[in-house]
Order: sequence, then structure tokens, then C-alpha cells
Amino acid sequence: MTQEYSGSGDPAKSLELLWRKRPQPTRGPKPALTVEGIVEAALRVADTEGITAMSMRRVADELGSGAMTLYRYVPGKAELLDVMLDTVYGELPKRVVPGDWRAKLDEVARENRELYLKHPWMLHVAVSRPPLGPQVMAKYEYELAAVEGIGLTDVEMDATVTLVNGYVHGAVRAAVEARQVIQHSGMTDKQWWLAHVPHLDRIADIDSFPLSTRVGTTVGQEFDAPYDSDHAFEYGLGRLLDGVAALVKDRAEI
Amino acid sequence: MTQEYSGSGDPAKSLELLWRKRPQPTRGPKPALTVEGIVEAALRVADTEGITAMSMRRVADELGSGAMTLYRYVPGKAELLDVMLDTVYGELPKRVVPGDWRAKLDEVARENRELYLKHPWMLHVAVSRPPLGPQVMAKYEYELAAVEGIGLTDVEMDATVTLVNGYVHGAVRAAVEARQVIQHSGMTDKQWWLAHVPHLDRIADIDSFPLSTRVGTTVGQEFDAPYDSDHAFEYGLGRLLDGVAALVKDRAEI
DNA sequence: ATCGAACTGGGTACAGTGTACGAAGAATAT
DNA sequence: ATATTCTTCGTACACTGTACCCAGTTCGAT
Repeated sequence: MTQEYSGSGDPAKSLELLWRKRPQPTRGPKPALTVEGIVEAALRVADTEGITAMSMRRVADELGSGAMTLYRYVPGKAELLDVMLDTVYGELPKRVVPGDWRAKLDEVARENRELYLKHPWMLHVAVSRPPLGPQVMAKYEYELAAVEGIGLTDVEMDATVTLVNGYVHGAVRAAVEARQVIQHSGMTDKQWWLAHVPHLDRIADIDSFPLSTRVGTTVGQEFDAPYDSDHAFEYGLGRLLDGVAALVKDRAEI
Repeated sequence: MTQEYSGSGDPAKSLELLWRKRPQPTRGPKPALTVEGIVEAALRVADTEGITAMSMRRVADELGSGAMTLYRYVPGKAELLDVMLDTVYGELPKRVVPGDWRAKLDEVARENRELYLKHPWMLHVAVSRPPLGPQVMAKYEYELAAVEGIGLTDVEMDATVTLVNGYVHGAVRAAVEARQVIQHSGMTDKQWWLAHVPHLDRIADIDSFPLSTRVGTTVGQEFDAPYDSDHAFEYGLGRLLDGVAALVKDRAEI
């Protein structure tokens, strides 16, 4: 399995770590490492080798120290992931684009998509309770600003940015999975499909699935792959924003 | 990490396993187990103890046999997960509801949601290339039927059911994470929030985040939790189907 | 009836994982 | 000079998937 859990330890410790407000001691030897250095090394490993490779030992190796040394700087792996997340959220450009709410929400979606594509390991970190670090807070503030003052209630504003974020997460997850499975298996989708079809013809009764056969064939021809991620992203985002537009129009009319 | 990868071994072996077309040998001792029994045991473990607990040793224990014995019946853990997936897809009622495409797509979304809630481990199995078993095929056929004959192209039909499935996956994943994190941490969202706010006030400069503060407070009061999953699901599904409706209307007019 | 081939069950081993514990040494306050 | 505090990090534990191998069982052919 590949689901990491975001930190759930002592809130005070976690927040002090995220905001770099940890009291530094006067006595004892000077620390050889820094939280920043550890996070940097962890990001390097996660970005290039994936989240499964990012073990405490691997990060320690990267820094030339022992695995247990890291525990002097972060309470555990979950909290390290929290800081990693908050750090990469700082990479979001948070551009304020001209235009209405739709242009802004569109920008939010695309910026998040870029970030996920750059750091695919983010997709596998559960953030039901987000790490309340400075970058996470700035991100939420920026995203709410996109839908502020267009007639939605506070609850609808929150639901809308949550919806967009959830959509992007899902869409990119599918796209990244597709990309990774190609590397993992050494086969493109088309090759995979061609390797399965003859066996499926032999084993299954494909006459029972007329729609699947017709649509699957068309989609395969059209996109040279069963799943085209760019197309899927654009289509889904378009539908989603259309749906939000309907609500906004509704609120404006009443 | 908690991402299991769906099988990527020999297509012939995988398909024969999924469709139960494996040639049974005549010589040698009669097998003590069956694929069905192993899948049943694995589902029992995954449903009750989660996907992380579902190890080959744990499943073997459940059956009173050695871990390596399972490898006589399934090529590996990935393929076992494939069969588990195909099996639970068989639980989908696949009701043909009266009404237009929207009623049918709505039903598709709700059936999938129920299934995910019943088997949350499904959310952590990567299915970029779905196991082409009988139940997966039947599911795809049923879902395409919901949007057949309403003026969409084959490609749009596929994109639409993919979009709905992706949406439900994301929405339920968020809801299940929220549920699990309560059990995992022993705190409700409100308790978690109340444990963090005083520290956040002390450490962060909350004046920099006026929208977050206002909206966060309102949402907290309204739903007694930062994240209400039922509300989010209904809101998102509504927006999504509105968006599809706009496309359907467009196609009808041209 | 005998015997080899084919098959099954499952023990052991390997290279990993997060992290609790504790030993050994270094820097500072007194 | 010494006590206190803080550092690094080796060892150990309970896990993981599964490769490899051996012993035992059953059947087909002779």
C-alpha cells in the first residue's frame, strides 16, 4: 500500500515545526542538520524516486547521517511529510489573473495540476486534516479569494474550492497512475490493450458487451490510448465550472 | 505508503484467473484451497481490518495455511487484488432506473459511492488499467448505457462515465479519510480543530488570512465539522451533472 | 504393482519498513 | 572541574512480499 498518513501527534509540536518556531536549546553540541536540509533531502528523494523510496533511512543516507538522527529534528515520518507538503505548496505561483471568478478558478485548478505533476507523491499523502502551516494557509486564502464576492455563501465558497481541489486531485491521480504504469510495466496503453484483447476474445464472451466494445474501440482509435489525460482534464474541468456557473447564475437571479 | 498496484504480470494468466478458466491439473494432490475461498478470506480481512492489514500471511492465517500456499492459486498479491476488485464490483445492483440520462448517471454515482463506503480499501488500489474481469466489464457496459442515445459521441460517453467515476472516487476518498482519521486519532474534527486553534493563534499571524478565518468559522458552525462529506458529495454531484447537462443541451441544439 | 512425473503445502531466508531504547560523547552553566 | 543537557546513531523488534527449495501426495503409464 502507498497511503501515507499526515501527522496526528502533538498539535503544539507540529505547528511549531511547521512555522519554524521551535525553541532552540543553548546547551549541548551544535546540531549537524537543519529541518530545512532534511526536508530538502526528503523532497529530492520523493520527487526522483517516488514516495515508496522515501524512507527515513534513505533520507538519512542522502544526508550522510544515521536514520535515528532525523528523529532529533522531526517527531516522526508523518510530521516530516507535513512539512514537505507545506513546503511544496509554497511553489504555487498564486497568480491573480484578470477576469471573473471562472478565470480565477480555472487558474487555481491549473496551478494545482502543475504542482501535482511536479510532485506526484503528494497524491498519496492523505490530507483530510491539512497541516496548518504558512503555505497551506496562504493557499486556502488565495483560493477563497477566487470565489469571494460573487454571491455565494461562505459554505458554498468552501464547498466550491474543495470541489475544484478534489477534482484536480482525482484527475491528476488518474493521469499520473497512467504515466507510472507505463514505466512500471514497460508497455504503453496500446501495447497493453493489444496484449490483452486476443486473450479476452478467447476467454470472454464479448458479444455480451456491445457498448463497451464499440466505445472502447472508438476511444482507442481517437486517442491512441484508452485514456487521454489532457482531454479528460479539460473536459471534466469544463463541466465542473459549467456546474458552478449555474449555481452562481441562480444566486444572482434570486 | 498505501498504494497497491493492480496486477501487471502475464495477461493470459491474469485473465484466466479473473474468468476462472484456469486449466485444472489431473495429477498431484487435490488442492486444499480454492481461489474463491482465498478471495473471500482476503475480502474479510480487507473489509474489517483495512488494506494495510491484508498481507499474504494474514490471509493465509485466516485460512489456516502457510503464506506460500497462496502462491499456488494466485500469481502474487497484485493479482489477488485484481480478483478482489472484480468480485466486489459484482455487488453493484446496476439498477435500471426510469427517467432520463441524468437519473441514470445519478444512480451510477450513488451505487459506486455505496460500494466504496462498504469496501474502503478499494480507494487505495490503483486501477489505471482495470482488471478485465467479468464484473468490471459488466460495470462499464451498465455505465455506458446510462449515456447512450442522448447525442454524445462515443468519446464523450467514455469521458462522461470516467468523469463521474473519478468524481465519486475522489469524494468518497475524502469522506473515508475523514472517517478514518477520527478513529485513528481518537478525535473528532471539532476536537482536532479546538486543539489546534489556540496554538495557531499563538504561533501564526491570523490577520494575514481574513477570508480563511471568516469562512472557516462559518463552515465550522454550520456543519459542526470542517468537512461535511454528505453535503460535499451532493453539492459536487449536482454541479457535475449540471455541467454534463449543458453539454447534452449543446449537442441537441446543433 | 511399480515408478517417475506432476503437483501441493509450506519452512526458511532476504532485503526492506518505522521507530523505541539506550549507550557514548560533546558542549555549556555553574 | 563537574553536572546537566543535548547530540549522534547502533541495535533490536515486529512487520512486509516472495524466491527458493524440499518433503509428501496423487495419477498415468508401464
